[in-house]
Amino acid sequence: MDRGAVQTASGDKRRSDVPKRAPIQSGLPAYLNIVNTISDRISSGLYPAGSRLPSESQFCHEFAVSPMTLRRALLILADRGLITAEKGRGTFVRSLGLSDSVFTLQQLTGEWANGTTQVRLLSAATAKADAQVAAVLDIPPGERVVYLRRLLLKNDTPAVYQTEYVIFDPRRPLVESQLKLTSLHGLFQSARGERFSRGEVTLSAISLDPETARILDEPPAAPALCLEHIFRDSTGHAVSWGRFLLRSDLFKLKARLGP
Amino acid sequence: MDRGAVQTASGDKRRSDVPKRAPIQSGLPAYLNIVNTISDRISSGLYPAGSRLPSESQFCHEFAVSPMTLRRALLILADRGLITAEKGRGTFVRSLGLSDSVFTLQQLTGEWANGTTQVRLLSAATAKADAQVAAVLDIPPGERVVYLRRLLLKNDTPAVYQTEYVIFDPRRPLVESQLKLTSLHGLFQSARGERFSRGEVTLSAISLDPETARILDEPPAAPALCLEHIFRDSTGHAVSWGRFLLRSDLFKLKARLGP
DNA sequence: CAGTGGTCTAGACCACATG
DNA sequence: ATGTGGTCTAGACCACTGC
Repeated sequence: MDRGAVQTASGDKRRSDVPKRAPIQSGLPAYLNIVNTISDRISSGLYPAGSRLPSESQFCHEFAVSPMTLRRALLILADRGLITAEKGRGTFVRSLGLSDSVFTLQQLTGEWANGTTQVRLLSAATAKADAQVAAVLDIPPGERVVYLRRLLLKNDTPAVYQTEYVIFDPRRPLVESQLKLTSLHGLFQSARGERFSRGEVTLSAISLDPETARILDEPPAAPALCLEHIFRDSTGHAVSWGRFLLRSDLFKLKARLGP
Repeated sequence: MDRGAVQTASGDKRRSDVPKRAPIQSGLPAYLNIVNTISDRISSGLYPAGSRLPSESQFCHEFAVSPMTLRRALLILADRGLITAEKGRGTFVRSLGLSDSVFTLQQLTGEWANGTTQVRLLSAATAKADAQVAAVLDIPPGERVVYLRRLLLKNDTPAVYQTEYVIFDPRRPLVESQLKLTSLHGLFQSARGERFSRGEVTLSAISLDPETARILDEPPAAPALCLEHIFRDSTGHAVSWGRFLLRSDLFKLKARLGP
């Protein structure tokens, strides 16, 4: 390409005499086309697992793009776990394993955040933190906390039982906004009055205690997914601690492996 | 910067008269420094949730990098869910919610893939596929399949019970390599003889049946995490179907929210 | 040493949103 | 019309690997 002409600093708009970029398939950006093409070649077996990909400069020639664009595509593929790049050696096709599974809670809210769900506040009261709550929230035992219990229903079927302890802060009326939460979206998406910036979430399997089983309309000791969460404010202090108990027959987390 | 001089096509190496890039803090690449800086500003509240970030050109000035480098940093932050970019409007700080949690199985193998774990093959036999197996693997009922049962122990404590049905293909001696799997790493990382390229994984909570409970040394009907998997070859045909039952007291999935 | 990936530049054009 | 993010170029230097 002989277009190494000096480009004057002022806006030199005469580009019509310069060949435009290669036509983009189906309107997608070039880097996405490259991602799809290489991805297809991997899944079709053209680039077998463990093999070395053509070098970046080879790809640049083939796709007629600049190194940065090609590199962007490779970074995306690496991010998806399909390839790994090793400095000085080359880029290789990864063979996927179980441990590459990635589970998201988006799916849950995706299926559940429609109109047929409702949130029922079972109780809301202030209480004094017992030893366990105090330890998790990092406050002195006996400090006042707000104890919330909610039940989420889908088509009038109990599906999720939530309990939560929120630090009581008179300066910040968290409670009021918390109590008004009657939509599932609010609970999951940007709950906590969008004040927290950090958090930890733990997923495990538990056995329902008799009372919870009754509330969820399940047999005693039925299995359930337990989603325990701690939210923290910008200073790192815990703001709330609680857990969602998800009926095991209604909630599954799904992940896909590969291209 | 007055270095708009024509760069001749031949390798013009005289760059010593040109100011080198700004010194990189702590040896990190520039884009990572930018990621960390902006991330810190978000978590410190300097850029509050929902607010608009400075424009890209402003950031370019502040960090003294080219647009591509700045953009790379923003893409990473967007990928982490901390910000969202809206074309023509600006880039905004996202407020995180529960549904942004991402769980990975890497943690599991990370903690478990050390020397003190062992894999014990309980049984391996060919059998005829019953209706359910045939349906999942998409083969005619009665077709021969390999039925595997494995027990994973950690410090001599039963931790995981796996059952798996593998399509019997005499042309491809999958079974032999399968049977030799005695390391946890092999089971999770690139198992399946690194032949499959696709798969689906489902995570749910179940209650252990009496026999499995006995094998796992748990009380009957104890809760457990169930990891069901289907692996497919490059043509999309199912190759194996099975599930891992993880003792609930030993396995939890953890996710972090925020910077 | 040559080849590879990792990073970066200093611009450019485009599509889009807003006033 | 202006400013924004989205994409792209045609090179460059560096660190690393392997022969």
